Parts: sequence; C-alpha cells; structure tokens
Amino acid sequence: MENPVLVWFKRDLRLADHPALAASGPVVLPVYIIEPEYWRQPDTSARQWEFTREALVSLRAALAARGQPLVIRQGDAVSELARLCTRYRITRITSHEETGNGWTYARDRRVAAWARAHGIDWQELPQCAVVRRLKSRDGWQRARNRFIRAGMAPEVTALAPVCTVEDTHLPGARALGLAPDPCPHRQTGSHKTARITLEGFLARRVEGYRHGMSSPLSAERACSRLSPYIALGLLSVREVELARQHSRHARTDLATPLNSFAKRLAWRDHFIQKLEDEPDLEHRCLHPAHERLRESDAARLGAWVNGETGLPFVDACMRYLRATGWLNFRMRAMLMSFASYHLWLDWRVTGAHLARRFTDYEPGIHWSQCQMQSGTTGINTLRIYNPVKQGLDQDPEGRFIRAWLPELRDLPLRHLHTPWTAPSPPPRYPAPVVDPLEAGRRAREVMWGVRAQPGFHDTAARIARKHASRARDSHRGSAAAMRARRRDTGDPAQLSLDF
DNA sequence: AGTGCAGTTGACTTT
DNA sequence: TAAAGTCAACTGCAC
Repeated sequence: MENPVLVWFKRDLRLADHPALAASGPVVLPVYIIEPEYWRQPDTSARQWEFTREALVSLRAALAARGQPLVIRQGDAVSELARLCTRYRITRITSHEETGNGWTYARDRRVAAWARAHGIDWQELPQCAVVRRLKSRDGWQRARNRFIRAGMAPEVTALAPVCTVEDTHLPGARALGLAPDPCPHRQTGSHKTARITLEGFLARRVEGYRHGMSSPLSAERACSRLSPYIALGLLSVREVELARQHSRHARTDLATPLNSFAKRLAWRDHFIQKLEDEPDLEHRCLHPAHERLRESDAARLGAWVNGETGLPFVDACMRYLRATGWLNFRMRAMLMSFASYHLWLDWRVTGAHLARRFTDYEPGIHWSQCQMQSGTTGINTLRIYNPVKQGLDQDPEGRFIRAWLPELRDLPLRHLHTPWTAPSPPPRYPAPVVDPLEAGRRAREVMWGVRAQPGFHDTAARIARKHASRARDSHRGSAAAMRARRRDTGDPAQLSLDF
C-alpha cells in the first residue's frame, strides 16, 4: 500500500467541507493530538476541553464508519507527529492554517521547522477566508466571496484502513491539569447537535434574530448559537454560509435577518484576519499610548469574576456566562467595557478570564473585541456602557436579573437595578464596587486625555490603514447619513463591530 | 383666544 | 442599541 498522508486535525473537527482531508486521497491517517501544554495556557479551560472531547468522540465514530478511525495521541505535537511519521512511513502531512493564540503560533513554527529538517512535506490549507501573509486589506471581501462560491470541499466517503486503533482513552479535564469549571448549561460538542442547531436556526429561529439578539433574555434562542461549532470546526463557515444562501427563506421576508446573519459570519473572518496579520493583538495594545494605563486591583477583579460587583445586570450576565459558556455579543461587550472603564482593569487579565468562560473562544474575535471594548485600538469611538441603563433597556422587567441573582429575587422592580437605593438593601448582595456614573465619568476623562496627546491621531491613522475594514469606504458619509443607513438596514451592531 | 411656562421629545454634538 | 449634553421645537396646561 502507498504511504498514507497524515491528516492533522486541529480546530476543524468535521468531515464535511474539510479541504485538508479532501486533498489527501483515500489513504490517510487521521490524527488528533491532545497537547497538555496547550491546555495549561491562561486562555484555555475545562469547559473548552470537555466540548472538544465530545467533538472528538463524535468525529472518531464518523471516521470509523468511513473505514479509518481517528488516531488520538497525547503529548507534544512535534514528538507525536515524528513518532507517527516513522511508524507509518509518512512523508506528507496536511492540516488547516490555524490563526490561534501565541502558543499555537509558536507550536506551528516548531512543527514547520521539524518538518523541514526531516523532509516531511507539511501542507497547510485555508478553511475560511483568512489569508496568510496578506499584503493589503483591499479586495479582501471579494476574495472571501470567491472562497465561499468555490463551494464545499468534496466529502470523503471511504477511507482505506491504515491501522486499527484501540479506543484511546480521552482524559478528563482534571487529568489534563485543568481547574474545576462547572458549566451545567454548556452546549454539547456533537455533529448531530451542530446540524440540528444550524437547521433550527435557518428554518425557524432566524425570525427573531435581529430583534432578539440584544437582550440576554431572548438572545439564547434568537442567536444562531453556532459559535462553538464554528470555533472548533464541527461546522465550516463556508458550509454555514452556503446553507444560509440555500435556505428556503432566502427570498422571503426573512431575507433581512438572514443577511444580517451573513454579515456577522463575514465579520468573523474579518476579525480573525486581524490576529493573523498582527499576532501581538493578544498581548499588546494596538495603539501603544494605552500601555500601562490600567491598574491591577484584586478586589475589583475578584468582584467582576465572581459576579459580585453589586451592579445586578453585570453580575447576572457574568453568572449566566459561568453557567452556560455563552453570552450574547452585546452583553460580552458590556462585561468587557465595564471591566476596562469602570473597574479600570487591564484587558489582558480580564480577557483571559472571559476566554476561559467562552466555550466558543476564538482568539481572533476575542482579542480584537477585548481591545475594542477597552478603547485600546485608538481608532474606535469610546463605548462606555452604563450598566444600570443597559439593565433597564435589556431587562426592563428584571426577569434576567431575578433568574440569575437569587439573592435579589424578592426585591421590588423599582429597586432591582439599583439595590443600593432600596430602603433596606438585601443583606446577601454586595454594595456596588464603584459608583457607575462617577467611574464612567473618570474613565471618559482619562481616555480623552490620552487621545489628546500629540501624535495620537497619526498613529491611529496608521493602524486604520492596516486593519480597518474597507467595506464601507465607498459610501462613508456624514453622521446623519450613517444613522439613516442604520435605520434602513435595522442592523444594530453594524457600526459597533468594526475597527 | 393668545401667551407664558414647564416639561418632553428628538436631532445633533461632544466626550 | 454609548452616553451625556445641548438646543430647538413641540405639547399640555394655566391663566
């Protein structure tokens, strides 16, 4: 038999639209490597591993059904790949380009160096529209459309058996050294649930998409809920986008929310492209004038992490996230903004915490958003949320707060969003760690002070040239025109996502 | 009926 | 749907 090609599965745990597998022929050794060092990084967590583990079980069964089960190894990627290459006389490895955190970037460079030194041909293929070594952002959107239009990679239906594998034991989170991380309402990592979630969204739930995405009460149902499946690659973005285009609603009155969803799918690749172009995004303020601005404060950090800031809507969101591994976009933004502005904490510390809480952690989206919501990109308007106002807007009847903060369950609605104003504040709920109005005012003052420094805007303009989306350049206009456009499309977040 | 006033609303600007 | 501030137009009411 010819030498097998090693297909290295990473964050692409699927068989449909899998370019690396499709490019490897029928004689392949499908491999996943559990890397304990990765799971020791500050942005990884037990809930992410548990989701991955479920996905691996699901993928292993699907591969086995096609004739060659998934080979799962645990250890350092270079050592494990070297061992497998020797044992199965492998000279070619295929995988997908990964735009991950700093650790996976460094690991990939080690793998590349090892492959070069040992005459192994390691081929990395794109699985979304993110471009390696991109020269300019011009024409990026058009290239993405081409990528989608190219259609799904042909599905591999039969694999030649290369080796029989014992059912490798998949370690629990504890065995990998991960801290306890209970997440009772986490989404599950199977291909079946991924498929059901996609179909249910496109067939029914999309109707509530645009009006339901903003409030955490409705978002759980109204949002697509595809993020963890896309993040770990149980679904490819192209597969989702093509399913969207072929949805039976594409030409009905649901075309508008479907388009709104399509925009967000594109934003995903747009943000991951930023991290691809600027890996330092994870570690350094995009605009350096914001370095060493924030201070560490264990008490304020602890209150935020534990959902005990004394601001009910913030705390309810944090506790919901802890229990579900997911939170709608708007509330993620508020949590980050509150930590960075009102609590004046460094985004790297709070960002790592949120990363661990997200089952759908996607480094490119995550760190771009952390910096945007902290004002450290230098090229966005400041968005300092008022957590009380957000609560009143998004949870006017206090149902979300009451659901997640049992200690406030009996507080009358008129004091629910501001318990400190109650004649007798609930004894088991903390007083606010900061005065939200005063803290917001102070943050605004400092941030605008930074922006007034000489040279600030020159640097900001340079950053915008490298990173900002070109999508709206042709019809950028007055503030009034932009508002008019926003009314037309009814798309709430289209202006707040970009940088 | 017309005027003055307080309070509200909405467009727009500033931070 | 960032929030707060400004300003002008409008509304409802009293007289």
